[in-house]
Amino acid sequence: MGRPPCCDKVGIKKGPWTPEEDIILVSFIQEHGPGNWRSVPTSTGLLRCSKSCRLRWTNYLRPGIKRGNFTPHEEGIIIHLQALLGNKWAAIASYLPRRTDNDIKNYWNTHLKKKLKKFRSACDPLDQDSASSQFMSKCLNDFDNFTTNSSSAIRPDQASTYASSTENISRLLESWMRSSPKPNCSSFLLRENREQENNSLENDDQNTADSVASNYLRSYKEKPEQESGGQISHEEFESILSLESLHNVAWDKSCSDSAAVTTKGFQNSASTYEKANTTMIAESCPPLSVLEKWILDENGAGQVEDIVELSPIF
DNA sequence: AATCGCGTCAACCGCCCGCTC
DNA sequence: AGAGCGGGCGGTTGACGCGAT
Repeated sequence: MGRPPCCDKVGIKKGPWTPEEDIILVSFIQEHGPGNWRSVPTSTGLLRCSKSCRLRWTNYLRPGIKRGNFTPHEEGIIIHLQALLGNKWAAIASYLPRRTDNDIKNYWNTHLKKKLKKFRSACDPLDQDSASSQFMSKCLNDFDNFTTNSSSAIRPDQASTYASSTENISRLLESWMRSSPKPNCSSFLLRENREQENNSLENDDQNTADSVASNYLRSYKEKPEQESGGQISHEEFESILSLESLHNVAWDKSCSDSAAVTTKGFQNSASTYEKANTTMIAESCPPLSVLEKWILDENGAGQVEDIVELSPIF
């Protein structure tokens, strides 16, 4: 038996939110801050359940949210992480700070799943050289082009008139938050993180996908899981992501011994990664509240996408 | 012009987890 | 220790819009 509903359903309004309701909710959050959702309906008089209020805020009204028009860069990150983490949309969203888990989930279900399927079926399953890194690199290049050139991007005219009014509310909130005290150290911490990531990426950039894979496998063999205490470094994580991308595209096609080794290596790494998942996400992605503040930081504004650097394959 | 089919996405539902008492 | 509660998450639904017929 599941837990009872979060609220008495009698007299609770459902369905799309009106601009008036949004304004009430935003005004309340301006005054009290997000949280304590249980008290929101009673305090505001909104005929909505607390969950509905929280969802509306986190998915639509929260300042800094980017909607629609996923870039190939973002698509790459989503495909990358979905293959690695599965349908952990919240975890994936933590790598795309301006996107909500709901948005990513929807985009995956309506666009990327199909696109990936189409791409995979376009790969020749009879190619005997399919397990070679050359083939995998080709696949990745092809997919990159495929993604970039695909005509399935969201049409700008799909934005509803109400969406723009939501945007206006967000802008109002941004102004409000700009007048709030600036974070004292978040920008520094984030830039330090970025610098570390860039260093690791610069190294990887000098390698082909092939040597990244073989280097990782070598280091993986040299450092068994028990020695590392089940934890993996940031560099290893980057390598896993690289390997995983190779794996993701060519998984069904791997038939040689080398591919089997690569595959096994990845599976072991992925299971190690799974253990360290929470830590890694926490390390590379600061808490959302910090990100939000950083987004609204004058110096940080407009650089949000740079927070998450993509692995060299993308 | 009317109808149908499909794609999109906002919102809901039910379960889970962690915190508090 | 365990019950209750709030919040978070992933899966699903259904309204809506648009193009095809």
